[in-house]
Amino acid sequence: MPRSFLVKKYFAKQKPNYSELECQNDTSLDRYPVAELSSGDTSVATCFSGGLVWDLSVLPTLYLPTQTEASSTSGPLDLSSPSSLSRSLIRSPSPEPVHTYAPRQRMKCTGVIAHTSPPEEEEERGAPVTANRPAFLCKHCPKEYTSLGALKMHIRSHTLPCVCTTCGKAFSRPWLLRGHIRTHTGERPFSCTHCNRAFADRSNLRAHLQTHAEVKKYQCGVCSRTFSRMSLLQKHSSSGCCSATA
DNA sequence: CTGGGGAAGGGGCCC
DNA sequence: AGGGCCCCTTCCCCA
Repeated sequence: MPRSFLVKKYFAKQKPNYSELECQNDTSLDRYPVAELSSGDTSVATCFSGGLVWDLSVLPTLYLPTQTEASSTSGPLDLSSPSSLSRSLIRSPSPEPVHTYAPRQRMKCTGVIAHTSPPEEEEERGAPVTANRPAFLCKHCPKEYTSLGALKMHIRSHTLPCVCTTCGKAFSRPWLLRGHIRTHTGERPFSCTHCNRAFADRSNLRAHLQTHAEVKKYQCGVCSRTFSRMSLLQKHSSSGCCSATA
């Protein structure tokens, strides 16, 4: 579903501008210099994600530096270096990067009441958030947040206040609902410049663009085969060629 | 079985 | 503080 259907001023942000995917041709595909990585790290399945190197060997568990990473963790972040890129994948400031790769849970329950606790209580409970920050706990799931806003955002995933008037399906956020509505209207504002195929979701377009790339951004570290999606690489890694990994 | 598309969820950042 | 938007990721289904 289009999470970015409200296309507006992406150019005003400093984030990666994926609107280029829609207005440029091959340039967007040049962002994934997988070949540079192909033979470097043969012990793990690695892949690029928009300039980041993903080490699939750690996906199911904890993030641990690979050999090449461990040897360079003290230096400044060099975006041209695969090992540094790999480090850069830890984009979350969370002290528990394990959550970065935890399978997402689709929570489908209702009637949740937000529950927060003062810092003192968290310390008594040994809350793993941080020593100096309060934890805002969701009463109906084990999640906890360091800000009330984040908790409220999360609570919406329980209450699902945004309801589709067409089919009655409920969503946590308005833009999720709007994206869902597109499944009813058939609107597809994101077009592929290579094949004119259109998508309702920018992320899906982005994934689609990978299918046009000669060298896809998710690469097996063992056989150097590349995949358009991480899920495909994971399948590949877990069943077949890369049995030695992950 | 594999690759790809559709749909959806969530956290983070910015306004 | 809340909403909007972005990106990433995952699951499901189909060719």
